[in-house]
Amino acid sequence: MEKLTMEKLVNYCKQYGFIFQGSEIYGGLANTWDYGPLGSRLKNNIKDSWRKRFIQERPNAYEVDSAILMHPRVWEASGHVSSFSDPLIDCKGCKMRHRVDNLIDDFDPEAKADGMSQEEMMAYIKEHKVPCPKCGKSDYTDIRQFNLMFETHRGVTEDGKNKVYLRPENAQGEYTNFLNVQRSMRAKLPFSIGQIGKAFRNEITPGNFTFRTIEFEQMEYQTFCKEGTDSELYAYFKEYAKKYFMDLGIPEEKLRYHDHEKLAHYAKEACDVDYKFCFGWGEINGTHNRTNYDLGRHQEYSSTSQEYLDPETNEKFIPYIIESTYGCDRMVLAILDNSYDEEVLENGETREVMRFSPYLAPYKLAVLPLNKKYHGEKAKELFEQFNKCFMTTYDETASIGKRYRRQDAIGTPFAITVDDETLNNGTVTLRDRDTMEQIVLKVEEVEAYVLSKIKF
RNA sequence: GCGGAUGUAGUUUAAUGGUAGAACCUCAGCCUUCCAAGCUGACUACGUGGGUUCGAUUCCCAUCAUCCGCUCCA
Repeated sequence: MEKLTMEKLVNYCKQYGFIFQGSEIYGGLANTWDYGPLGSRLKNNIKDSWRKRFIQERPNAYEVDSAILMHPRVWEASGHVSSFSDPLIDCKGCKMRHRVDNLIDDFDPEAKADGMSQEEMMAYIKEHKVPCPKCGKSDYTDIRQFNLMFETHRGVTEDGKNKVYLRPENAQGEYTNFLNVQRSMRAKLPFSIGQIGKAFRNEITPGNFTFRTIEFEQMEYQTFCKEGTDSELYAYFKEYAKKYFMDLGIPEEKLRYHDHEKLAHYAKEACDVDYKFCFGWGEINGTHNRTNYDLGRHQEYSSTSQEYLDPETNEKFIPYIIESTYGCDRMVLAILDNSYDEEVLENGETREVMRFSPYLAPYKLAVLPLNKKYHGEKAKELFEQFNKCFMTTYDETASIGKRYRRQDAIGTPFAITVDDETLNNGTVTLRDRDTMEQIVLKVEEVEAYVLSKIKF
């Protein structure tokens, strides 16, 4: 196959109903994308796989679904209000935009711009005539704060008092419910709280289709543990992330670890798993050792104890947290990227094939009447029957070969053809997308056959 | 946000200062029936808003969006 390009993938997604441009009929809204019928199925299957691996199969794991809007103090405690905003400045000479703190630090690493207020930074720049790295002039606009959190207002008046933020990460919803979950589930350390949900970041930078968007869905997993067991758990989740991706059909050579050199304000250890997209390596999972920073801060800001009482030692302490976050939209993109295939046939024609693992495929089975006039009625009957077990689709237009190709293109792993044999002795021909083999099965065997192939 | 490029059906494209032609796709009918057959039809487009002009898809401006590069990425 020719190298996959992003343009090709975007077109593919649009053509077959996986992903559309957001607000398309109004000319689009930058960096928003809508999932179509097949994209929603794929995304939900990915979420289900995560739920199965992380909530269902793991011991002491609980899912929550917390509110997107949280008390504004949450974001002060988390550090997002102060550190999630960038002070920006523009060079009047060359129009280059800079982060003021970086500008000062690059000029003099001893200056410690991190500790400066906005006024101090501006004064420093004027005093030392810090030059623009691009054009060398020192003529800047005023500093403007750019906060990556989306703001909105509750109540009728739009004043500062009523300001609330759309959450920039889900984690705080898990942290603030730590004791609620612990108590109601009678949980003992170590235990985990997972959540699937949307987060919002007011990013300026456009990015590679759905890879970087202003609204995105995260699948987060927070494991609460005792200090001292944290590094072992961190290593475990780092490894587990890669295994999970491989279970979904991503080959190991398209995955790599990327340890963070610059750590976030809360992290002791941090590592990404990157997937090799057609545009280059990109993060699809991040595992962080967040220590007891978050719960400690919430205890401080809320004046509510966040301590855990160890029933064996009667010790009270604030637990450590190991976070392993999966970008749901990025995983969808990675799966699409990884699954896209074009096959050149003997006659020179190409067959577009989406090689989803059967578990992830939007449709598991297609029911195709060989001739709609003679076999359509029976085929529709079987379609309704199988649709009760798993996502099934039905197609009666055009030739049988063309219908196979259509199913290939959307990644349906199995298709059964209803023909005279079905009417006479109850057998159907089942065709496999990947091997292109055809096997004859009795109608009553089809369900078990497909179910055995779509296990995860 | 800066610089560059682009914008005609779902996709690929043609032509034009007098409102657009095709192929593939899709749908319907006929015929056929196990890997994109054929025939006959049908549907669908000048990103948006201004300006110039008798008239703009075409020229100009703005805007929106996409792509590439820069910057950014707690």
